[in-house]
Amino acid sequence: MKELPKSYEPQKYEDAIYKRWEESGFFNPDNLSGEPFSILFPPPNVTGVLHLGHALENSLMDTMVRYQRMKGKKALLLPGTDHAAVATQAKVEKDLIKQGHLHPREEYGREKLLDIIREFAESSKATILNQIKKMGTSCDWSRLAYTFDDKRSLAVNIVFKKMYDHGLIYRGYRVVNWSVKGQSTCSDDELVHIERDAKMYTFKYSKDFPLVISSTRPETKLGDTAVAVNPKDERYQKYIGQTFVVDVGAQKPLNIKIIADDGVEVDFGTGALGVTPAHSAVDYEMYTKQKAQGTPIDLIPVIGIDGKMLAAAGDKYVGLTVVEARTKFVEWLKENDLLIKEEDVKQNVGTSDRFGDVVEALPLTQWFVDVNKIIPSKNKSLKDLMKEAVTVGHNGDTNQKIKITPERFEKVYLNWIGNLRDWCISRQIWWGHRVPVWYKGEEIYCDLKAPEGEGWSQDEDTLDTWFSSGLWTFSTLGWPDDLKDMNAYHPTSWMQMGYEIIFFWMARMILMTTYTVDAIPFKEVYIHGMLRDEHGKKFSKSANNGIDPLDAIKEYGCDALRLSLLSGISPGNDSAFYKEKIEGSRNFVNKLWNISRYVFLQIEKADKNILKPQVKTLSDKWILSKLETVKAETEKLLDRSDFSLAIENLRTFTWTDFADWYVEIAKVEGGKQEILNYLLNTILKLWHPFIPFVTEQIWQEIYEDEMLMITKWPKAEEMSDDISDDISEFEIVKNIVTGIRTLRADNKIEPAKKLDAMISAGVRLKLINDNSGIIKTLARLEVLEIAEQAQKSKTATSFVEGGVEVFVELAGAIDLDKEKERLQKEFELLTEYVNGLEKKLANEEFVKNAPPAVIEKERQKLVQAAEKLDKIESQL
RNA sequence: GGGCAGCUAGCUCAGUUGGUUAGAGCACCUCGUUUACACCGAGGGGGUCAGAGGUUCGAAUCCUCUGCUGCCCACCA
Repeated sequence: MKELPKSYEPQKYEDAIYKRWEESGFFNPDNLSGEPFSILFPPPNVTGVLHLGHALENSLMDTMVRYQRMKGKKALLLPGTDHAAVATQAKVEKDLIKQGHLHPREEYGREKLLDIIREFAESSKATILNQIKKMGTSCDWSRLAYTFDDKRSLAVNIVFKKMYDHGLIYRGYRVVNWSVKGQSTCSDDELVHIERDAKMYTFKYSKDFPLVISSTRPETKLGDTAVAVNPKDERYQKYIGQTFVVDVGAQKPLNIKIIADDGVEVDFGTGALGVTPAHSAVDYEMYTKQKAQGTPIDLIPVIGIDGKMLAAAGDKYVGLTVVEARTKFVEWLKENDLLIKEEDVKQNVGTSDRFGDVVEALPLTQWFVDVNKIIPSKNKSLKDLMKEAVTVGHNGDTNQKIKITPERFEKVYLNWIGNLRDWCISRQIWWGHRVPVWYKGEEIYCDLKAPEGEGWSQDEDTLDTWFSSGLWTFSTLGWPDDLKDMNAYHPTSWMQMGYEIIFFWMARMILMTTYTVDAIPFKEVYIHGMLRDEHGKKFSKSANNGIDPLDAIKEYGCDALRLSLLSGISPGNDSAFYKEKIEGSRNFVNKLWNISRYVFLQIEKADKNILKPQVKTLSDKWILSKLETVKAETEKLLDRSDFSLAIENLRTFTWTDFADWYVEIAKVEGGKQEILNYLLNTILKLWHPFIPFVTEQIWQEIYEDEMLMITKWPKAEEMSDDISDDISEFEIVKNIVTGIRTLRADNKIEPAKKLDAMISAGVRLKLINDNSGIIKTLARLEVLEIAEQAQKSKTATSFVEGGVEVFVELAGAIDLDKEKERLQKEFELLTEYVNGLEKKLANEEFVKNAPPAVIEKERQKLVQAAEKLDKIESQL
């Protein structure tokens, strides 16, 4: 066969291989047969280029889908991108501002700005799709989707209308999170809480007001309409229900009603809470409660959407920013001797994750998804649907239960649902799906298209980007028009995502999918952690520690990148990524290449269909049984999404067992063409899902027109008992050889003693096996030469008797007798324990008097211990 | 305030229902290399598994407490 170059240069092959895969048509499952298997791409935002986190996701998904494809499934990996409403608009506006267009929205107007954003998004999208190809990702490009294309927009409108008709989407005036900088609402989940220093002011509204309150936002007190106390608080009970009129400088004197609320803590501060219904979500809830009880309180907005004080705040404050107003109000408190205390405190405030400013709570008319309302005909709320999908299964069907890996995120998710409030879905930005609602005077019309007739105008707002992402698993599979893909691939088989979007995305997909198509969106979800640098820091622009995956691919190759990303990780936990790691992977890829290079040199004509190679020697038996084990383990681990451990096992097999031991022995024993061929075929297949390029390249170097990507996954076979005896014999040989090598390298040992020990080791080898070629091998490797020398010298006289002991003592590694002794000891101890337990369980008194649970437990212990005992016995 | 995770070799991390002498990669030391591979080979050093109790024949693994580190949630005004 032809000779391979000395080292693997990925840059020479990768693009051509990808092209060949793509042109083969096998990325498209329509060209495959078997059971369907599907993975949906978490669509990357079209806000920029892909980073290492995306590279990790690509590696995870592609490894899984290639594995399933080789297992003979119709494997679909469906790619897509996300228009990422607010993120994209914020990014484009930021760039425009940098270029000197300080007020992009005013300068360009809606249509023109949308054009600019669209242009950016399209070019970004093209970059991203190209990067996905560079990662070797085997996705079906014919099914490419975008959250903002026509098909997805149609799905959005249909779902909106359905929810609207069911009363699950409603328009209401409520306190929402408002980003002044972004001039838009944001949902509770889009808030990033940061801790900052603040001052807590303790004061009275007026001299004769009976209660003292505290606040870090005194300027909002210009809109207070109540003071809440705990109904059990004896100090204040007498005031509950009374109303006091105070003048704090607002436009009108305030009517402050003393109300009772269980949420107020008696021991916190003064135990009295100034209630500002217009500028606090909590206070707003009290306001609605009071209203429902028929004891309404006022609601006075004093802060506007521009972040400045409104007229209602009073002449002194109108037009000031909140910070200016705060200073002024505190001055006023001081002047009037109302300020009692001023102290420094740490405070958590919510900031907009996209615009970065501290979010104001404001009452506005917005669109909401009601998560508690009972859905007509289902007798359940959206919250209930979200819960049951991961607990009892959708509609109580355990086949429709989502498995989350690692499990702990299930609790996190359920806890989140517990705290969930109605989801504000309308945004005042322009880049996104327009709310499909039209108005004409008092009339409201919701449908897929504008109503007939004059005078209708569409709602100006757009939808939260997660509304459309929530539909992703089914909107990409032809819903609602063409259900062919839906029927085959939904619920999708496997999904992966970072833990940071569990609430944003996983939760919304579960909500939308169970509600709309009456099924779970995916059967399994694998949660991965975040990548960090070698110091545990996040990769970020500001820290300037970023690694561009494309650079890494250029330098080390895609396979090395993929392998390093999937090694040493565990689900849900962050992992460090650094140069040495990818270098190690690159070295492995090259090792695999060189193993192949060696095999190439050995075999004349390769055969890809060897099923059972002829076994001649102990070493053959050993390596083949190791291979069976690693086959079985790889399959088991991949089925469990344990990529890391699968790689570790495969690596040990390939490098240590195959290359370092077997190949070295094969060089001496000779005649191994068939086995080497078979071993190479098999490990190429096993490695292919992880490192597709190098394996495919080697495969095609051997078998030319064949494509590794669609070969059958090797199936593990059961090992018989007598083989396992041979295996342990070979392990002993290995240990002895290692012992000899260790001895040789040890210069502190007296030469005569060393010689004795090494010769005795040689004798031991002879005792173990004499007809398999092993001795010849090992002799060539280490011993024979020395043994010959020793026999010539006088020191060899006592080697048989004394040498064994010396060797054992010095090499330490392979004392079978000692090992037996240790096992014997453990066996005895366990036997005693088991006997004790049996006696106890046979004792009538004990059985009569002990609680059944205790007896059961003892029984279980007995079973366990007995099992262990059997195991030891078989080893003895 | 509530919850979750992590603390295992110099570094980054595995360790799946408790069970042989706790592992890997990288780094380090010694030796080797005209041999498939220096992106290499052989050997070696290095860990009382954060600490303290407890359960058990047996604990890195289970329980309790403590200490750091990080994350998430939350209406402490």
